[in-house]
Amino acid sequence: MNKLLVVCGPTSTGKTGLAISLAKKFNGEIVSADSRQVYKGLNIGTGKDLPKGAKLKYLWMKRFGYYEIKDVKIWGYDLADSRHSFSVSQYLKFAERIIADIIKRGKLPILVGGTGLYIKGVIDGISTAEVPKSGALRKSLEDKSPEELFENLAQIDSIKAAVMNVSDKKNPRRLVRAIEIAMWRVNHGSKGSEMKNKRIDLDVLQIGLAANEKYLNNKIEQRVSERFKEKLKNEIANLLKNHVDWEMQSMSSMGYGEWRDFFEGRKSEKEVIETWEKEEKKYVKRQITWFKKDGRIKWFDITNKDYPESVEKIVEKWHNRADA
RNA sequence: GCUGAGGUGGCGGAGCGGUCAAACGCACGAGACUGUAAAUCUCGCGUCCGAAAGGGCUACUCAGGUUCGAAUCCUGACCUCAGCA
Repeated sequence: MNKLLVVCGPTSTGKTGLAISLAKKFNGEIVSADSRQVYKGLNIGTGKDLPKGAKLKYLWMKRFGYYEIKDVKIWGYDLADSRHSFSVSQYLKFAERIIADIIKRGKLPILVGGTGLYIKGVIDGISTAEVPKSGALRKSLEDKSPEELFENLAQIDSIKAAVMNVSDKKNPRRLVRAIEIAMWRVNHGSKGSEMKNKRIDLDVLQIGLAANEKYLNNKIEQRVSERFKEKLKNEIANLLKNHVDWEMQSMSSMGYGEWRDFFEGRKSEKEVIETWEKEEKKYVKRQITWFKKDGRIKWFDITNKDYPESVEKIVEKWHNRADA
C-alpha cells in the first residue's frame, strides 16, 4: 500500500523543520496542511519560512506549484488569492491530486501542518465536502438568530438537528452549513443521500510534536517578535494596497487581523503585539484539544533532545515495512 | 495646602438602598468541531458542602454609623487623579 507520512501538532513545535529532514532521508516531498499558508502574499505572519527570492515552480500541473526549501519540494503554499475565500473542500481537491502525483513519481508524501480538519479530511475524507456553498442561501440566512436557524434546520432535516451538540446548535456558521447541506439533499433526491466518503487508501503514519505549555509560550513570544522585525507590518500594508480588505477571510489570520486597530489608529504597536501573542497562545490550546482526540497520532516531546532520532527510527520501521 | 472627581473581582468597567457573588468586555480554565477551522461556537470562572437542585461563609479601600436591609446613604481615615495655589 502507498504510504503517507503526517507531521502534525500545535504551532511553533518545528513541524516544518522536522519534515524537511525527514524528506531528505526518506526521499519525500512536503505537502503543507495549513489553512493560512494557502494564501498568496501572506508570508511572514503565516510562517512560510521561504528562502530569499524563492519562487513558485510548477511541474506538469499548471494549477499547483511548489517551493523549494533546502532542496526539498514543498506544496500547498499560495493556492489562493488573498482576496478570495478558501475552504477545506478546495484543499482536499488539491491534496488528493498532489499526493497521488508525488506517489506516482516514486516519492514519499509528507503532510505537514497544524490545521487539524485539513489533515483529518485527507486521511478520513469528508463526505459532505462536495456539496457546494450557496451564496444566496447564506445571504438570506445571515441575520437569523441561532434559534431561528436551528428551527429552520429542524424542519428540513430533523435527524441532523437532533444529532447536533449543544455548542453547534448555537453556532450560526455550523447551522447555516447544515441547512445548506440539507437543502442540497432535498434538491438532489436519492443522489444526495448517497454521498461517498472519498478517502484515499493509504498506509498512514501520524507523528505529533508536542511540548509543555511554558516552552511553547516562550517560543511564541520569540516568534512574534521575529515576525514583527521582519516587517510584517509592511507586508500587511502591501496587502491593503492590493485591495485585500480587513473583512476578508485571509485577514482573519493571526498576526494580520490584529493590526487593523493599529492601522486605524486605535492601538499602539505594542498593544497589537500583545494581543497577537495571546491569540497565538490560545490557538495552541485549541489545536491541542483537537489533536489529542486522535488516538492514531504518535507523540514526541520536542524538548527531549534526541526526539528527531526517535522519530526517524519509527518512520524508518514503518517505511520499510512491506505492507500491512 | 485648597478645590473638584474617585477608590468595585486577575484587569477594564457597570451598578448608586432590597431582585448583587455583583451586567458587559478582557484574561484564565475546560470543551465542541466534517466547505470560513489561525475560523466559529459552548460551558465554567470569590470560597466551602453537594452528582444536582440548592445551601453556607467571606466580599465592592479601611473604621464607624443610619436603616428591617448598604457596593449603593452619612462621618472619619488612608490612597489616587484633575484643577488651583
